[in-house]
Amino acid sequence: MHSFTEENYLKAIYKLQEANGEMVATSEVAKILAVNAASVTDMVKKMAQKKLIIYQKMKGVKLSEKGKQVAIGIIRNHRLWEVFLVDKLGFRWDEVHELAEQLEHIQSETLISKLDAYLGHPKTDPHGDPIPDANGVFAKSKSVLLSSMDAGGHGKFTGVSDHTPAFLSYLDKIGLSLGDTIKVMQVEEFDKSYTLQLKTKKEITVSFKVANGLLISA
Amino acid sequence: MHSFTEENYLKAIYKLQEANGEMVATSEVAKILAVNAASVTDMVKKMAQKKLIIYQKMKGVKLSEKGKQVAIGIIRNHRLWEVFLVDKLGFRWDEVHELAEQLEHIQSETLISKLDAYLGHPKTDPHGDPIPDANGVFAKSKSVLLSSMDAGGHGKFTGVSDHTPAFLSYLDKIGLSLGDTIKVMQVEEFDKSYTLQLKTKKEITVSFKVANGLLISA
DNA sequence: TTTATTATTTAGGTTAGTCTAAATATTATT
DNA sequence: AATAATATTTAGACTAACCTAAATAATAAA
Ligand SMILES: [Mn+2]
Ligand SMILES: [Mn+2]
Ligand SMILES: [Mn+2]
Ligand SMILES: [Mn+2]
Repeated sequence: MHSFTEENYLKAIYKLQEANGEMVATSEVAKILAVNAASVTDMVKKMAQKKLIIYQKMKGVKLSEKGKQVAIGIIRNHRLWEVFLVDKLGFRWDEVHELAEQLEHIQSETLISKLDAYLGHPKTDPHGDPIPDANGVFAKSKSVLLSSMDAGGHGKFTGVSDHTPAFLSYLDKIGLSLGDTIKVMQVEEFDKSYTLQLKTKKEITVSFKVANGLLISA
Repeated sequence: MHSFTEENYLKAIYKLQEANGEMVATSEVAKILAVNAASVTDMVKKMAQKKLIIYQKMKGVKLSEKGKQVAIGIIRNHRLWEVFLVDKLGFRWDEVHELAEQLEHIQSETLISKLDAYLGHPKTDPHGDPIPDANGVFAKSKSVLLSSMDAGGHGKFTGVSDHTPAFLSYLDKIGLSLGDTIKVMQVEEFDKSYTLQLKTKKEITVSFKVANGLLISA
């Protein structure tokens, strides 16, 4: 149907427009896909002709409704495969992203629907990111960055805003896992480091950089 | 590492040279891959430069040792994914080939090794075809076509030589499954049809065309 | 052994996706 | 408002993988 390249453009534009609003600059897309800005201009013109995106010269691009649905489909594939890799094959959460980048492009409605059922219709992937349903609908979740919380606040660690393997394996190392209940004991004035109490009563202190990568839900 | 296209060329050449011996004609490759013979000549020249195959103008091609290992690797991937699709996701054996054609190109040693372990290190795929081990070694099996057997012969149905969905689903329809024990009761002189007795004592008659698609082991 | 048929290669061309360098437009600075 | 800096697009080229048509080689038939 669509080439891997087209799908990757759609995904990149989707992520940018979710994060930074409406129109996305071609240079932003270029940065994500690690290609030259001139290549993006070229490519988006072709994709605009296919009605996958709307392109306005010198203003940027945004997804058409069709393009958006395709993008969400790829994200659904990606996250379901990540669940498979972690839950069934025993990969760690910091190892699965690159593999899912390949698997997300496998074309088959029935495969994805059977995989979804096999995994027990998971609502989130191994990083806490929501998995859209077959109709492209996300279950909205309202979480906040730990770095925005004050002493006394509490909640459950349900996602990360930093998806780098380095960050994820660091969380493993300090024994912080998705689903853990945490309470903010202290926010250090000096360096904005956070001291947390886990359900096990154990206390850990994390830097601001870490606090800024953790998503907490009520 | 190698493009999907290169991998498909290697697989096609591998299969042809297994079936028809040493040198493979470019036109044979063209037929399998559904491309023009001129395109094959073009492509094999490039692949010869990469030392994946040996090409002799006007004589044909054969795989280099390196090319052979790559080809066997793809076949291993293909068959393991087929097992996954049937055993874990519940696909029928006549539905999985095209999907495996996509999945076989996913690049990751660890993925395949984990998948292999997850599936219990299967020795054969859903069609009875042997799965090479991680070193590219096939477990040799010596089976014969039912169509070469005489009345009184017996054995176990362990594979198919015809992999078409039409044939496979026909076998489902007449209730013949991989692993079934069969005994040749009669070979009809007139049309070479075979009457078989199954372990359940039930007798079925199959045409020569069907007998020619079934592999029987002692 | 010529001649016809068939297989294979060469030549020239196309499309997708990329690049670099140059041109143009936008935004920021003086 | 003029100039400098930055972003974006255009122009021209490249590679991978394909195609068609023409040329050549191998094989089969007369
Ligand atoms: Mn991911
Ligand atoms: Mn994820
Ligand atoms: Mn197959
Ligand atoms: Mn098979």
